[in-house]
Amino acid sequence: MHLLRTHSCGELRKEHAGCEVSLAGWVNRRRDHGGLIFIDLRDREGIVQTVFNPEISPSGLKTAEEMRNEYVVRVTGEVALRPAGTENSKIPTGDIEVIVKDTEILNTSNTPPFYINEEVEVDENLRLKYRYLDLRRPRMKENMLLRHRVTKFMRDFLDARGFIEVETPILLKSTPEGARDYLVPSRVHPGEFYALPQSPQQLKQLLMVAGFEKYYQIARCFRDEDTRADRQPEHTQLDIEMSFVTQDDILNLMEELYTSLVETIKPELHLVKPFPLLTYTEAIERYGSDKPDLRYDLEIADLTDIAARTDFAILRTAIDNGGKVKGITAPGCGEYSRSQLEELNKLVLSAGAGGLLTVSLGAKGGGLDGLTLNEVKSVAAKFLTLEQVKEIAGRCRADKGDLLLVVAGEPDKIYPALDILRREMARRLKLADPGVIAFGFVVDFPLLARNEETGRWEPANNPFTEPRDEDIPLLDSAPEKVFGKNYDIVCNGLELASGSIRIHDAELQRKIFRLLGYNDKEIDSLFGHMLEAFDYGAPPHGGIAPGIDRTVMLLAGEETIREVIAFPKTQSAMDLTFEAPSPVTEEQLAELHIRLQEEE
RNA sequence: GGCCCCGUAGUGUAGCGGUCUAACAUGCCACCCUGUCACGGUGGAGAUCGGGGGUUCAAAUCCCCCCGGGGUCGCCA
Repeated sequence: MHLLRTHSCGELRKEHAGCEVSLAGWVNRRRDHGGLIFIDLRDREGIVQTVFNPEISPSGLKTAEEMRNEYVVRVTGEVALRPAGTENSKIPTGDIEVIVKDTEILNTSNTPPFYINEEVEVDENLRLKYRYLDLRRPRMKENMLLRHRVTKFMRDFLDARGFIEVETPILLKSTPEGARDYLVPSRVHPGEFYALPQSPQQLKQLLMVAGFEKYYQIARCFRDEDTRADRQPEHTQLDIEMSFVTQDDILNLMEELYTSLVETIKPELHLVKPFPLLTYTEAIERYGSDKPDLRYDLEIADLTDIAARTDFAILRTAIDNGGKVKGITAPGCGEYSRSQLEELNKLVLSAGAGGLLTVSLGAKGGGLDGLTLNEVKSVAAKFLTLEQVKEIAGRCRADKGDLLLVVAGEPDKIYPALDILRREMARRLKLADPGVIAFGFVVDFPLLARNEETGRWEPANNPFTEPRDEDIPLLDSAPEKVFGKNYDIVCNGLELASGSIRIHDAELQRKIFRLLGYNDKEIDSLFGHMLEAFDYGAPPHGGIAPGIDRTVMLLAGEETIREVIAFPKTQSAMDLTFEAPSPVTEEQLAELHIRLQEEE
């Protein structure tokens, strides 16, 4: 099978000493001592030192003189223990070397545009243009191997529990979902388009109607929206759907999956078990976010009642207008400078809140009891009694030397600001331990949200989510009070997975669609296939879909999912290796019945 | 679309009004070198400082516009 090689470079160890081997790989580095040349030969499994000695092979040395970095070469020789004192403990193959008897350059290489054999930050554009070289670098290679192990683990895990993998179409139908669709024009049907799936949501539900009971798929999902560090035009999710399950069944399955995944693949990461479970309302009230980073506390304290008793007009006005007063503690930041405080204020303003009230609790030491009003630095200071300051500090679990960050106003405005403050302070104070991976469940989301612009109800998660049984009567009277049977997995401040128990009753589903503003004709043309399917014995079912890219990113300790995707796109949705997207020929357009419009 | 950050030899950085004829490291090329492993030594090539305009006696450096990239808000059911 392997005509060019008998072993991989990285697998050779002491036990191979004396073996005659053939290796093939890339020149990682050449060390030319004149009469003696060392070539570090690299393949996917690792690096091994090969030695070219004129006393063994004069022609081999001559060939080695021609070799340069990234040349592809084959060597044949004998594995030998390195001379005493020349072992290299830094590499796994460092006890041995290969004494080359015969060699051959299989292919030359241009000098790479960036270092492949060193870990240096390189401009990402350049890396993406030459992604095939970037992927040779150890970090990227490890990320791709990790990704493989993760998906392999997931497949094995689900297979062992009776799930079957089913492939679903990439060319399908545009339906009014949350995101913009990627459209593919039809040649056969002039003027009609396929849409790439934003997720296999409807398909997996139809597979439940089909009776597969437990389905999964490593599924590619497409959304034509702006990218982020954790968002790409196409991403991969572990798409899961099960029949005859409750929310707890799915959450338990996920906890087991992620716990065993981390313990098997990244045992060095500290995992918090069991996963904490928060309701959506709790998550917002405690962390200001429905995807809180649970690696640190910095919880939000409600100060509304205390603030209402003060003489500080700004806070009292906010409360009189139906607002709340909330704060978090920045530990040890009591001596922040005016400009540092102003930076935080700008963050709060950018988040849409009215402004930030800071209360500095002096210098460290002495405890709250020793605090004097003189030490308290705040524009609110003269409106507060010492007792009130202490009460506020106590509520925020703050100590002397800390900084209180207080925001007042409508909940919609202040929670995003508190969320930003919380994450910013955690970043500054390095509160998020990179050795910790903190999962959590968030449950009981509102089913619907009012779109401010259109005034229409929109699904907070997706239109197929089943309302909580007890809330169904509210659908007619008070839709905003209806909670859904949906749940997220959060991890280190990311939304890692989202799922729900689905509606399996055609009438209830039709009711939801009507509530979302569709008339019956629209419902039938857009979702008729789903409603009809539900009338043929749809089992109760539910599912979830964890993001694979985000999972691997977290396990790899990377900051963006681009680092764990082989060929990712830039922020402007381009593939720099292929320079896609690109224009097509007039003939191609004509075949698709498409005429381009001049941009103004 | 808004806000913020970045753009200097192949790569990574320094320089932030004049001493810049742009520095350093590495890579590259040539020569020397038989135990290195980020080998070492000597020499050399390599940048109109993202593009355009302006201010100034003088611009990599200050200002404006544009381009490219990234982060974030909007957006992402």
